[in-house]
Amino acid sequence: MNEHQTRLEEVIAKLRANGHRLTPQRMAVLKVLVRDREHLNVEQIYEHVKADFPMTSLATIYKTVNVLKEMGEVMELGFHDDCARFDGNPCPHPHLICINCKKIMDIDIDDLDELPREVARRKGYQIISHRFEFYGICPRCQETSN
Amino acid sequence: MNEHQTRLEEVIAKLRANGHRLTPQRMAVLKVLVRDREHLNVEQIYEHVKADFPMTSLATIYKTVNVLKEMGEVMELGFHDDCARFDGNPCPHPHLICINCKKIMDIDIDDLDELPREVARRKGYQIISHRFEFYGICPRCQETSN
DNA sequence: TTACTAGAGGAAAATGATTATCTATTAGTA
DNA sequence: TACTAATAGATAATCATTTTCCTCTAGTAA
Ligand SMILES: [Mn+2]
Ligand SMILES: [Mn+2]
Ligand SMILES: [Zn+2]
Ligand SMILES: [Zn+2]
Repeated sequence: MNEHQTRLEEVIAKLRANGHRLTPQRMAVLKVLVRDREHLNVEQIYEHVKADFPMTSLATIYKTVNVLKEMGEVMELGFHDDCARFDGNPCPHPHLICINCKKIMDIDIDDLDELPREVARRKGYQIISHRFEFYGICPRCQETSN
Repeated sequence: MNEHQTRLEEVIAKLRANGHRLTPQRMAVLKVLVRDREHLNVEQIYEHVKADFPMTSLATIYKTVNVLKEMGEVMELGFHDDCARFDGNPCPHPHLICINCKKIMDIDIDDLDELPREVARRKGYQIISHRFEFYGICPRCQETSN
């Protein structure tokens, strides 16, 4: 469960190194995003943080998430038909998304790491990152629709 | 240049079959999206259409693009850090995106069609579609930044 | 411990892309 | 040619996100 405790501490250290502060609200955001590795939108993060700090403002979540994004410690996911989701793992990795319940999960797929290099070579682009996303209906939602 | 003329006519037929009308403004949108296969945002489509029909309203472009999207004849691209882009080819296919000039181009990559089936089998998901997108800096933008 | 100060929080207004509304117009059909 | 439902255009509304502005506090150093 505290599988990503180490990275949590790294991000905290980097925050301080960049002249930022570790407030209780920020700590709560970091816990849910970086340590627990959920793929949540701002509203959902807000609910988590409010459980501990009821006075929290939604703007604070937005500001915190943007600070983390600018530091490259969090990545933004999701498309235009839904609001933005955030991932505490900023390294590009494939996702599996249920279009019904909107759940986003990580998946492992071998042999994808070579693709960016291959594209860079063929097209002359300097590849910075990539996205591989699969959209479908999860097993639970398939049952429900019967 | 009129490589996709046939599909343009198919989309027109489908529009009519669904009880929609082919207006001059819609025809202009179809030409730039379906026939010319550009990856444009609403504002850019608007500029194209206004060249022929100066009184066109931006809302008309949004409505047309949404009709086409609901019919499954156009797909929406792009992420939260930019406004939506539209692709006249609704079949999932990989894209190469310059994060500097925002140009989006189609690329051919073999052996990607099996991936969705593989994921479906392993995870029990019913896969509907997918996205493969590579982000980088195009050759032209690499030169400019020297 | 205390004091200092730049960074952060909270509340609310502003923004910007997208959607909805409301008539007047018109494409498609008989 | 006439009819009618769909569409265009103009504009208001919506909604996620950003900005503003002022107060508060985390981190630091005396
Ligand atoms: Mn992830
Ligand atoms: Mn394309
Ligand atoms: Zn589901
Ligand atoms: Zn470029």
